[in-house]
Amino acid sequence: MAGYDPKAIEAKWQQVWAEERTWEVPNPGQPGFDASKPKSYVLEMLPYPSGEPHVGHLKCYAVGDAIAHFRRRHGFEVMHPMGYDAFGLPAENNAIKTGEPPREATERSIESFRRQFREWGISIDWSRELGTHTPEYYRWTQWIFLRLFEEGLAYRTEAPVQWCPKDATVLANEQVVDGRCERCGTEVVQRNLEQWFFKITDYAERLLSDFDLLESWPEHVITMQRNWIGRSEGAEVVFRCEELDLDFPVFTTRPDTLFGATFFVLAPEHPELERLVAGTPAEEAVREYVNQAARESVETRGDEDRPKTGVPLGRSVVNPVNGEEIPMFVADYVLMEYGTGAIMAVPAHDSRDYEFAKAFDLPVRRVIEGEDPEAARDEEGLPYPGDGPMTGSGRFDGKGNRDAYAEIVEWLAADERGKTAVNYRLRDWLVSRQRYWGAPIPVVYCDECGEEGAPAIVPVPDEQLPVELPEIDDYAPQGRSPLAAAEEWVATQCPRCGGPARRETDTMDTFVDSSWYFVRYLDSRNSEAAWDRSAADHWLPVDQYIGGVEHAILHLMYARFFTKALADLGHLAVQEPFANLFAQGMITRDGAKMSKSKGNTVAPSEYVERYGADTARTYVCFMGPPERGGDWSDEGVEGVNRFLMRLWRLCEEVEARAGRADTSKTGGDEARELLAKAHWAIDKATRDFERGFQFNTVIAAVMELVNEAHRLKEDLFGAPRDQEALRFATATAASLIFPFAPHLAAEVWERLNGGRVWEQPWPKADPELLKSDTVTLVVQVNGKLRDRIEVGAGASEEEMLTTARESENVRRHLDGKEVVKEVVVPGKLVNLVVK
RNA sequence: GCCCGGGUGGCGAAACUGGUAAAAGCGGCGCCCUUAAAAGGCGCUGCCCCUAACGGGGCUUGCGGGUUCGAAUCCCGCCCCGGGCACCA
Repeated sequence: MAGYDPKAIEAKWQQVWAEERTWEVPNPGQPGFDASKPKSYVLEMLPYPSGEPHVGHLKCYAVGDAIAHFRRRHGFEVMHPMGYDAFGLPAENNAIKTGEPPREATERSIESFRRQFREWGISIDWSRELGTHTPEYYRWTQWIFLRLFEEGLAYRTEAPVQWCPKDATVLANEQVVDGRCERCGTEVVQRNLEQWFFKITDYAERLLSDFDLLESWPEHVITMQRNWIGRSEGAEVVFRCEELDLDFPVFTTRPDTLFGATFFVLAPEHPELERLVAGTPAEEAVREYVNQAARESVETRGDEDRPKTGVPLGRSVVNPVNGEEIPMFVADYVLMEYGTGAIMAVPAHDSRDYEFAKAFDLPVRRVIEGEDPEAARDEEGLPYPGDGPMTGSGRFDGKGNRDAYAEIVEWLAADERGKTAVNYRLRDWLVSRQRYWGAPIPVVYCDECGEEGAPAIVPVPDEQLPVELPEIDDYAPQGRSPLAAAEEWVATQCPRCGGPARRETDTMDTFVDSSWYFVRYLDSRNSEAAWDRSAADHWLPVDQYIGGVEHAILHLMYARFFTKALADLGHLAVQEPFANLFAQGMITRDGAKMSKSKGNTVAPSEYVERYGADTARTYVCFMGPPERGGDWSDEGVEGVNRFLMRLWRLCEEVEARAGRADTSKTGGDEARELLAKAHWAIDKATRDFERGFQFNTVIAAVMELVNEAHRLKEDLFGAPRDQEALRFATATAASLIFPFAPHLAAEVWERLNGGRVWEQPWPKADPELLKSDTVTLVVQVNGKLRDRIEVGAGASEEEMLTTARESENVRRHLDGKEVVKEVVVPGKLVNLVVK
């Protein structure tokens, strides 16, 4: 016998799949398209190609591939494509360091990913492969940008942005972690710059409400997104600075406390600050404070325990509810990013305002009484955030604050001093990057077409796309985009007037590239359009999306936003891109997250080389429930490898002894026993697969089947009918393990049954064989286990009770006591309650 | 502080709607095969106690209560670990 040789088996089947293009599927209207077949779009998040794939990739694609195979064998036409999220910082940082063009390093990495995906035997439709860094792809990323621009969903504005001094680039708030650059760890500073934004906030409400359209997403991912959007209801109220004729709207969730406002605070980044203090005695102090606040990291500013600081502006605004003038301050506890960047301060009912009032000796005015009217009228118990009757609030006195809430807003709205408002924590998506390795933003700046010295923003016409990324020599960002150095490229013609114009030198955030790739797969060779509607309409939405939970917020939210915007523009028919989401857990090594700096990374190629892809894939699916993380263990890999070898050996033995049975023998009970085990395994594997992809127990069931076959095999080689049972059990084990170990399974199936296992329908359990003649009767006394007795499966309650009472051990525990209650669970259990 | 997960043998885990806690795997121990090793096979393996043995008893799912004939599972309170967010007006 040959022994299990994964190298040979895996090469053989990979070649078959490549030559026959087994996993390619046609679009509607293409040859071979079968409209009667239900479709299923199974998609794993596309990899970012940097270096080599790691075990996280292996897990993601092993899990996705198992699902794809399972669906195919249930009669679905499965779309299962692959691509590369190829723009991004690491390749560019590498270029800055080594001078190697990002394209070359990226292509090299893609080659490695591609080769390994093939070596893992992942069932991919390679005809649809894409890379987001190719002009054929980013041409359409630019096309989408222009559509958003036309709709006013892409806009340019000066904004205070987080600036990473090391990368010399702007960071989205989402990319700042603890006041530091998410990627390089440098402390972030504030800067004002012209930036491109996508207006995702226009979609805040729909991003919330359309959770209802999803079939199945993990609840905790939905919750995280909901918190991220951060919807809160309240009112917008206008405070007016009469001296300067300026209106300051504020957002408040507590309009009921308006009469308690005793001062007014602006964020240090507030755009009107300059005007408010210019030429006044406060100017110097305010400027100094603002500069200091800007220097301070978000981290220190965020520390709640530190004392409140601020500077009076020497100006005042009018409280619209009572006409009172209240003083203005600048203070860093007010954030420009939330609400309007200005607040009315109600020290009596907000702890932060209270602390500030104490520090600056400002009046504190109670306008809501506490539950205890005695203690609650004076300053005791302040700040008081709770409910109670209104006081010191004019016509609203005596009313419950909750009732007054709406009335006050209505009253203000009547003469346009305020209105109900909804505020979101979600901010617009900053998409421009002062970086080389990304898709160029397809606009030019033309002075001729502009007015008042400001150049016009002129979109590049569709027929001139793509705006190709030029070759450059120096990738380092020196305060401006590296693209600015490509002067010949920057200098262009205005598409509108034909005069001289300059190209935009910023590129797009890579999250833009990955916000629509799942649509491009459906028509990735189309050079006339981003996609054909019939293809998109047929395949979308993605039926099963698989990826790491670390993308729970950003990527998933951006892709949802793109889908909605493109649907509104008439380019897509669906509102949600991903009907079902599976968030897989992270693989750790020695309990810690793998990272190159810790030196605890695990390269899949090493294990594929030593044990074969089937072992590596099956192991990552067997480690534990895939949605949870797991700790990589070399011993565990060997255990799985032993199991696959046992299956292989079983196959070889069945083959070798086939036909050598004594035909005069009729066979014994073991055949039925093994068949029952096989059908049990089919049933268990199928149910666990469907119940949230519990692959660990699916594989455990197949292990049990293989063990049982080995245990019974010597008794089964004798008679032809028994041999048939053994063959069936072995082939069934192969069939069930196929989604995880496709090469071995294909080989075993072919040897035992002929043909191709992936063309077989998923096996069905025979209900007759799932039944058992006897059941184990569990006998308890006072809920404690006292005996187990085999009884006939159809035993009546009477019979169960009689049998239970006959047990010697049970009698011992009943001795001298009175049975006060008998609990009988048919076919399972008897509990005798005694006193 | 808030939000989301999680806590079960030596380890990662299993237990479908409340009904035998610990399936399958790893590790460990013992044995068989072998000149030997590897591979393979067989058996044992939660903790404590009684028994020469057969057998039997007690305890055990982070901790403390509760509901129930019966709780890993349901309810209340608490502790610990991981992840996310945080002066959000």
